[in-house]
Formats: sequence, C-alpha cells, structure tokens
Amino acid sequence: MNRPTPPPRRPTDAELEILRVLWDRGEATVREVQETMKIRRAPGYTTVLKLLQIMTEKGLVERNESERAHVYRARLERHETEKQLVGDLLERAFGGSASRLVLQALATKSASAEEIAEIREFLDRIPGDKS
Amino acid sequence: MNRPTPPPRRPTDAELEILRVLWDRGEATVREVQETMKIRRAPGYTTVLKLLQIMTEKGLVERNESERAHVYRARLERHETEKQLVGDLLERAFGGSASRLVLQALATKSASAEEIAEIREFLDRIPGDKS
DNA sequence: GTTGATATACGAAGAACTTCGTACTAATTT
DNA sequence: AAATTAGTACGAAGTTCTTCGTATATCAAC
Repeated sequence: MNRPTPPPRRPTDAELEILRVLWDRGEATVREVQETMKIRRAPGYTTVLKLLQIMTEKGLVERNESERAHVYRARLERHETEKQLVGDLLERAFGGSASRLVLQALATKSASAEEIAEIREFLDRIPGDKS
Repeated sequence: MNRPTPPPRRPTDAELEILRVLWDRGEATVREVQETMKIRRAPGYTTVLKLLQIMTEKGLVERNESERAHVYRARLERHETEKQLVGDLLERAFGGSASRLVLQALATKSASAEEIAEIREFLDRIPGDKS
C-alpha cells in the first residue's frame, strides 16, 4: 500500500549533529564524537556508533579501520552540505526565491556589522545581472 | 528503550507542500488542495485528507466544517513559518550565523537585479550596528 | 590466563511520516 | 427509492529515524 521512498535530499537532524562535530575536528572516533556532542540530551555511545555505521553505509562519512577504534571523516565538505541544505529549503519553502530566503534570514537573526559588510561585498561582486 | 520525542520544530515535507497551497489560495477544500499539488507524484485524495486531519490536530491548520466539504486554512502566516524554518536551519546547520546562511543562499541560486537591490535596501535599513 | 575496560556489530523497539484502502454518510441523479 | 457520486473517518502498512541493549572481540593489567 506504499510507494517507494525516493532517496533523501538531506542529512537527518542527528546526522547533521554528528557531521558538525566531524567538520570541526577534521576526524574523530566514535567516543570523541559522542563526548563532543553538547546538545541538551546527548545520545549514548552505542547510539552514536550506530548512527555512524549507518552514515557510512549511506556514504555520508568514511572511516579508517586501521586502528581498533575506527576513525571517521565527513565525505562532503561542510560547505557542500550547507549548499545542499539551503538549496533544499529554497525549493521546499521559498519556491526558489533566494532573495526571500535571504531577507527572512536577515530578519530572523540580526547580523553583525562585519557580517553585513561581508554580504554587501558579495552583492557587489555579483556579475552585472542583465535585464 | 526510547527517549520521548520533543515536539517538532517544523512542519514535515508533505505538510509544507500542503501549506504552500493553502497560502497561495487563502483557503481550500481537500479536493482543491489535492488537485493543486503539482509535485511530481501528487498523493491521492485520501492521503491529502489524512494529512489535513493530522495537521488540524497539530494545530497547523484550522477548518470550517459548516459545509459538507470542509474548508481549510493555514493557522500561521507564510511569513511566520518561513521564519521558523530559517531559524531552525540557522541553528541546526549554521550555528546561528545568519551571514553564512545568507552567503550560501546567494551562492546557491543567483538573485535578480531587483532582488539584489531589495537586499541592499534591507541592509541599509538595519539599525546602525555599533562597534 | 583471568579479569576489566573498551571497541564494534547487530537486532529490536517506539515514534513519526506518508501512503492508501475500506467503511460509512450525505447529497444528487435517475 | 435506488443508484451514483462525493465527502469524512479511520485503521493499518511500510519506511525512516533515533534510541539503546546485548553479544562479542580485543587489548591491557594484574
């Protein structure tokens, strides 16, 4: 009674949590990941292990098994995944309008002066958009 | 063996799909929603009905039952939900840095000249950030 | 070498999502 | 009024996510 589910376009919440640790540290063992996760209710050791195993199957991370404690790394750069997530939200909620997303983001949380300057710079560098 | 799940911070994919229809139309019956959903594989009528029933329970939508075909409306404005979604992504993936999200969004999909002008205006209107 | 600590592997359970079938009810048509 | 049409309600199935317990292997230390 069910349709097949298409492959997910984005990492899940728990996966993203782990990826952030890996991006910060470069690489890490299960224990290091688990101890670094500082979300309110950090999951137990075997939970993190299981997640990393699944993420390995999915190709989200890769692991070095040469040591007894396997060492994990993110397969995609932080930048790549962020792009994926933003693109996904852009389509799902904003109908592809980047500016609406941007304005919403700026309204949601105020940026610092430096950040604003950075954004201005970026806008200036956008190739003279036609029409 | 399971921890209780905290209340979700955002509508699900299917729910968002439906909300977008409701925002566009203002209000709609199940059939209208179902026929308007133009995603690749639009779900069947009873699926949309079920989702709308669940969304009613969750408080995402409200319905007018005075007619035989109930009429649904979104409880939150599009703007509010977008804010929620952006805020969620901001925290989950960007550690609260709005500028990084903004730059990523701009890099993901180029904005038109008008949109860029709009963003500049917004930046100008941000209260003189100190320091 | 037995014990204790620490690692991976695996299975399973509960929740949430999405899907749709079936049952039932109300209106409309013939 | 019987039959067709169009609606809601409800239950259940299949999938994914997240969680953790238990089993098992490995290394170190006594």
